[in-house]
This record gives sequence, structure tokens and C-alpha cells, in this order.
Amino acid sequence: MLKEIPKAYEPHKAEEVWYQRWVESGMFHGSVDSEKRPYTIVIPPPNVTDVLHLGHALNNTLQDILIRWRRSMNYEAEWMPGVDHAGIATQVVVEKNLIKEGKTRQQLGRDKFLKKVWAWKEDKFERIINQLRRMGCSCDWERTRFTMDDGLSKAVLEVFIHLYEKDLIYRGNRLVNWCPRCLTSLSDDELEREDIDSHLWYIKYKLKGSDEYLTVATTRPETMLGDTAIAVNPKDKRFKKLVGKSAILPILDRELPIIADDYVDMEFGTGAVKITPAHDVNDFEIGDRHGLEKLNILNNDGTLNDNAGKFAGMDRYDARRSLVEELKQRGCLDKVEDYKLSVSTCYRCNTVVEPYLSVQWFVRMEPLAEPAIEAIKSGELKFHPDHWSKTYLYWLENIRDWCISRQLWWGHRIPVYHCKDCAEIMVAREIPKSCSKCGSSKIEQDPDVLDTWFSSWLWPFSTFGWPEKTPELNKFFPTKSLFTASEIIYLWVARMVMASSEFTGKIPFSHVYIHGTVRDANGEKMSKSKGNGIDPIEIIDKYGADAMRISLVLATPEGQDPYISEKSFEQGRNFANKIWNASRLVISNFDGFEPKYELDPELSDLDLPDIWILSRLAKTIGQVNNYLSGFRFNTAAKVAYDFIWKDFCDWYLEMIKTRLGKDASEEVKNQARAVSGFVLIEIMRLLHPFMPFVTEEIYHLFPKVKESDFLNDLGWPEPKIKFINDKLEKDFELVQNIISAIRTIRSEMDVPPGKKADVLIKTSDKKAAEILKELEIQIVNLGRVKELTIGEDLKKPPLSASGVVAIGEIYIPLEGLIDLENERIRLEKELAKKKSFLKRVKKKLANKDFLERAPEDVIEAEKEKYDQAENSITKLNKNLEMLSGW
RNA sequence: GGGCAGUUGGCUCAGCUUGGUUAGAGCAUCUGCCUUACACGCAGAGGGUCGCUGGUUCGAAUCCAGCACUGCCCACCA
Repeated sequence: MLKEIPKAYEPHKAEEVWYQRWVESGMFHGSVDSEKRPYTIVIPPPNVTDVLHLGHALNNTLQDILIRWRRSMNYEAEWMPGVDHAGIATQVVVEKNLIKEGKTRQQLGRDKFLKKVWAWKEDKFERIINQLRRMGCSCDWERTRFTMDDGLSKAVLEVFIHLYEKDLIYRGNRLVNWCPRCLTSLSDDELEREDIDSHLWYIKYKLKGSDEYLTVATTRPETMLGDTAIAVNPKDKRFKKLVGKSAILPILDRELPIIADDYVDMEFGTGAVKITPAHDVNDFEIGDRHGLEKLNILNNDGTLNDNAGKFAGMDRYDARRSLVEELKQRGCLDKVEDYKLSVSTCYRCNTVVEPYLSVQWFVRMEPLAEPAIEAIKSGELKFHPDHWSKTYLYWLENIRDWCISRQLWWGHRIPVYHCKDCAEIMVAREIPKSCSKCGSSKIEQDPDVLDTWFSSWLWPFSTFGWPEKTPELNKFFPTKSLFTASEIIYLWVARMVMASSEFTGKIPFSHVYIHGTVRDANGEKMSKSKGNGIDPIEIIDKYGADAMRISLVLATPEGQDPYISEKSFEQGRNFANKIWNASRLVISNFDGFEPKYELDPELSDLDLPDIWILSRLAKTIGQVNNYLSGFRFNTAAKVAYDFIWKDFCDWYLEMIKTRLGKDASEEVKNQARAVSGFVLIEIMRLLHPFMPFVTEEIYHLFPKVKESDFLNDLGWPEPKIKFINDKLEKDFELVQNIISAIRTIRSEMDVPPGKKADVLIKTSDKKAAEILKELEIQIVNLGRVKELTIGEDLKKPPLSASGVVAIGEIYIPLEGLIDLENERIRLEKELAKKKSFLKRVKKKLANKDFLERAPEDVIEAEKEKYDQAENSITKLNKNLEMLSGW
């Protein structure tokens, strides 16, 4: 019988077969007509920049666990999958690919380039979907979405118009973060920060009509070409007399007014600051306050423009070098100091960004932020772990306007139209036939696209058909939980809450679960460029999808970053194999018997181990429920893992082996079959969300289970309170301890594992003796006992090893086997342990304050500990004495 | 500069909310076993006094304060 089931679990076939059947059955599809309560998750759409990595594997495993759990609890589960066009990110990777072929996007032109990007998207899209399927993700593939789908694009358009009409979108000529490589603006949130070793250059500006100099310090000397003033602090006595006068900009010989502004820090540098309104955010504001000219010296690609005089055409850093050189030659460079500087870089290509003056579109964020703040304060929205709500709130409470226009090609075209005749700007759903101002028909659409987050912030509702009032929207929105990493709390999570409140009047999800970032064994973030990334498919091929899933969950502590190496997946593979083999044992013993999936027998008919495992099972199910409800995946998995491996396999299955043996009656066998079969099926139900494939495969090894039957249809197991039996669990602990003690003595005395030994248990505890007698057969089998004697007045046989346990003593006669020295060492070690323990308890009990102030029961407990320890010591001493008598 | 998180055996973590069992687990290590489900296994063992300092308390890994270190996030000081 056993031969029919392979000795080791073979994941690949099971994965292929079951995934296909699940999809065909339609169980992943959420029905809008269903009477069942909805439970919705929308996937954080992966970027089409690349295929998925282990971080995604973790993210999607967690979502799948939750959605499968809810589905089996008879919710109308909907997991909406999809991918994100990821504007700048995708454009950058495709461009980099082009460069390898020696081409630029400008050479190709917009249309041809976009075709390339679409082809890229199709390829990655397909591979991403395939990866999700291989992981076992139970997504509703019929509803797969892409951020540039027609429907979603329509939502983007409506949102732009809506905000524009509400005066929440405006156009402004401001300093934005400019990436000279990507040739686009970036929002504040799209920057990375990097600390670099740089210098502070002290430059001497000649005072007009004098031979004296005013020295200023700067980290970006080339920007002096755009200086339009020098500022000092109005309180600064050193410079008071200079305010209102002028200085001469070296090289370009431009006259700069010396102005006073509170912004200037008297302590820093020389106390005088060069002001470059077009290239520094602070200087921009000072420029506004003092009516200074904003002189732009840069082209959009980071080279200097004609305003830079002889430096025009040079790259910004080349210009810096030659400018500094010239300053030196002219004697205008006072000194150069080392200086640690923090620079902002483009989050997609790492180029240092420049503050750059340009006309862009912005969203006024403050009015949108309020409901998002309120959602947390009212408890309508919760973060797990909770402390992330602080991060979320901080950003919302200090929110700044959002620059949404991008000078890219890949993305949603901005619905802005220009009249070529009168330069009138129009915002419209489609291209206007004529200019609203001059009537001209020469109208063209603005070449800019929208920030990629301008479509993703609509994801939870645009994917269900908004702005149409669809049945999907009605049934599945708002969603229940969102799973993501902390990096995008600002970029995405907060903005989704804002958008949902504004456009649907609802908070898009009730729970946000923030999981850690997957790191390698050295704690390094996994990334392609570092070469430490692991491809989920590789892991699935090698260890199986279930192994990958459960390993990731077991390795991810709540709220912290998991450290993952390939070795981490062995734990999951081993576990899958353990379950497989436990099932092999149980199922192969059915031998024609058909276990029921609902067990509700008279508990008194059962054997004690049966009652015990049912109690442990009920408790475990209850715990898993609690932990999953609280988004504590790691603990939920651990509780199930321990129950299965330790309670079920190590203890229960070992205990029922005799009842399944050839000497047992059919009646006894059937009882063991019924309970082990029932517990096994409950375990499969419990584990199914975590490890869907192996559990489904095992379920189908059960008699009479049809191909079209699914574990999910059995539903989520109920924690049956009537099974819980705390007293029996306590009794079992006692028996387990006795068995362990016997095993320890045997092992330490080098009793060969195959050899059975007589065991005597001496105890004056009548209740304990009763329990031991009731479970005698288990002690005999698991302790490999030849003859077990339990009694009050037992004498220690000569030449026996002994052990002291809470309820008494254990003797194992070892005639001819006992090594006296070995036994002495063992006993003395034990004695030392007890003595040091006794000392501690004694000290406590000698403390008057303790006796006076500690609660009664604590004192009682200590006294009992004391008596027990003292008792043990007496016994150990006696045993040692006997030893020396030999 | 501000905020958040963390600091427990060789490694990764649990315990800390509600202070009181001889501080747990997995991996790794050591010993012995192919015991008729599983060597991707079984049994046993060794190993930590809980970052530091001080306080509260009869009693602190657990509460409070300060400090140190690590990581992350935010921030316009040239």
C-alpha cells in the first residue's frame, strides 16, 4: 500500500496540475452576484520594468495566504491582479537597452520608441503573470489590469479634469527637481539622497569701487554664473556697512547688489552668501523677497547655456573644474575646504538632480490630505505594525504640492492643449476643435505625460471601473487590506487614501500591512545590480512553491526585514516533506477505511492520545485564527508548524503506531484511523492557505476524493471548544517529561537504542501514578521499556542509573552496562544544577520584605519550589552515596 | 538636526502590552541511531543572565530615565 505513494513529495507535477484545475474551476473569480460578504485585496501592481524578485514573492505570498484564508471562510474573495507602467522607471530601462544597440530614444522618435516600450511591457507582463501563477497566487485573472488600460486611462483623465476644475491643479513656473539624464522633472518624493565627499569653495567677490573683497562660501561654484545678489544677515555687524552697496561677480564682471536677509546664518562659512535664484530653492525664495532676477544658466541636459558666457556648452561638472581653475588664476579663490555634502539623485538613474526653473503642473495637496489624516485618527484605517501610521501622518501633516508633469514619453499624456497661434492653454477631455480664445484650429496636445503615481493612486477603484458605477465597484470596493513595503507609504499608500476620499468618498482599504524588505544573509538589500538577488522561479524549481512560501513566512519576523539565503528554503522543503510522509503513514493505514471529515464522536470512546491531539488541534486552529486576524503571519505559521511537527508527528503519530499495528483489533484500528484521518484533513485545511499545492495533493490521496473536489470547498476548520481539555494536556506534559527523562538517562548511559530496558518510577504522588498508569503503554513504547514498574515504595535496584523528576525518581537497572564513572558525573552535574537553583530560592525566601509584600500565591509557589529542590537534592545525594558503595 | 525601529546563546528571532515557572524556538555544533512515514529523518546534549548606566519594586529581559551602537525615514543652512 505504502509503495504507491512516493517516499518524497514531488512538487512540480502537483503544482502544474492543481493550478490549472483551480483556475478552470473559477474559484479565483469573485462574483458580483454572490450573496457572500466580499473580501477584496488589490495587488500592489508590480512595475513592468523587470520580472519579480523575492521581495515580490514575500509580498504576494502574504496576500495569497490572506485571500485563500478568507475564501475558505466563505467570503466572496477577490484578489485583483495587475501591473504598473511605471513611467520613468520603464522608460529608463528601455532607453538603457537601446543604448546598448548604440541608439537613443531621440534618434528613434516618440512613436517608434513607444512601440519598443510596449513590446517590453508585453514581455515583462507575461513573465510576471507567469511568476505569480507559479507561486500559487490565487488572483482573479479575468480582472487583470494595467495602469495604461483604456479604463484606467479614462479614470486618470477624469481625475485631472476634476481637480483642475476644482482649482486643485495649477500650472506654475517654479524650481523643480530636474534629472539631466532623464530630461524630466521629478517630485520631491522621487529623490534618493546620497552623502558625498565634496568641498566648500571660498570665492572672493571684489567690492565695487574698492580694492577690498567680500568672500562667500559655496558647494556649487559653477552656479555663481547665475548669481544675482549677495546676501548677509541684517544683524551681522561685520557687513552692516556693505548692505546696499555692490560687488562684482568675478569673470563675468556683473554687478551684484548686497542685500540683507534673515535667512543667512552668520556662523556658517563667511556669513555672506551668493544668491542664485534660478538654481537653489532658498535663493529662489530670497529672490522673490528682494525682486531679484532669476537667471537660468543651465540647459535641460546639465550643460551650461549662453548665460554662462565662455562656459556655455560645457557640462556642469567640467564647467565647475575650469571655473575653479580660472578663479585660482585670477586670485579670486580664497581657499578650498573638504566638506561632506548631501545631494539628491534621480531614483531611477542615480544622476544628481538639479533645481531647475521650468513650467510644470502641480496638485494642491493640502485639501486632499485632511480626510487621509482623519482616516487614521478615527481608526477607519489601520497600519500593521501600528507605528507606521506615524510615518504616514508626518508626511500628510507636512504635505507639499505635487509636481505631476513629466517630460517623458511613456505614460498618460497630460490632457492639456496649446493653441499654436495665441499660445492659449486648454484643459479638456479631448482635443478641442478650435482655440477658446482666438478660434484658431491649430491646436496640439502638450507633449508631457503624467507622473506614474498619478495613475497608481487611483488603483483600488479605477481597476473596478470607476468613474462608471459598475457592479464590481459596488461589490468589491472599498477593499479590505493592502500589503506593501514601507518605501511607498508616501508615494502610493497615502495618495491612494487621498484619491479615494476625494473621488469616491471612501477610504480605499481598512488595513495596511507593512512587511520588511528582503535582505541577503549579510543584511544587504537584494538587488540585481549587486548580484545578490534570487529569482523566485529558481527557488520554486529547486524547492517547490510551497517550500518557498512557507520559508518566506517563517523567515519574516513581524515588522522586521527578513534575512534570506538559499538555505532558508530548506526549512520549507523539509516541512513539506514531513507533512507528506506523515500523510503517507496515516493514509496508507486506512486500508479501505473511509475517514469522516467531520468528527464528532463521544469523546469518552477515544483513546487518551486521541483526546489530547484533538485538544491541541482545537487550540492551534484558534491561535492561527487570532494571529491571521492580527496580520501576524509569522507567528501563525510557526504555531501551525510546531503543532504539526511536534504534537502531531513526534508525539501523536508515534503513539498510535501500536494501535495501527498487526496485533490490534479492527475496532481499535478504525478508531485510530478515524482520529488520525480527521486530524490530518484538518491540518490540510489549516495549512492550505500557506501551502496550497502539497495540501491539495494530499487531500486527493484520501479515499473517494474526486478530481473536481477542492480543499477550499471543505472550508476553514473550526476551533472546536468542546475538544479543548486543559487537564489532559497537563497530564500529557507529565508523561512527555517522564519519557524524555528516560530517554536522557538511556542516551547518557549509552544504552543502545535497540535495547529495551526495565524502568522503575518511584512516586508518592498518587494522582501522578494514576496518570502514568493510564498512559503506561506510551511510556513503554516511546521510552523503549521492557518492563515498567510504578510504585510508592520501590527500592533502587543495585547497579542502576537514576534520575530525579518532579514527581519522584526514575531507576533504570543497567546490569553489566552501567559505567559507574559516567553515572557519577551525570548525577553530580544534576546535583550542582539543583543546588544553585535552591540557593536562589532560599535567598528569596530569606528576604523579609519578600515575605511581607509579595502576594500569597507567589510565596506559596516559591516554598513549593524550595521543598521540591531540597527533596531532589536529598535523592541525588542518596543515589551518589549508593554509587560509592559499589 | 528631527523622527522611527532594533540591540536576548555562533546566526536569525520569540518572550517585554498585564514585572514573579531553573529565559524559549529554528539554523549551526556535538553524541548516538537507516527504531517497519520521513536521514529533507529520529533521540539526546552543550551553549545566553537578556547593549550600557542608573532608578522604581520584596522582585526587572519585562516598567521609567539617561547613554551607546546599528538600520531606516524625514530635513533648504550656502
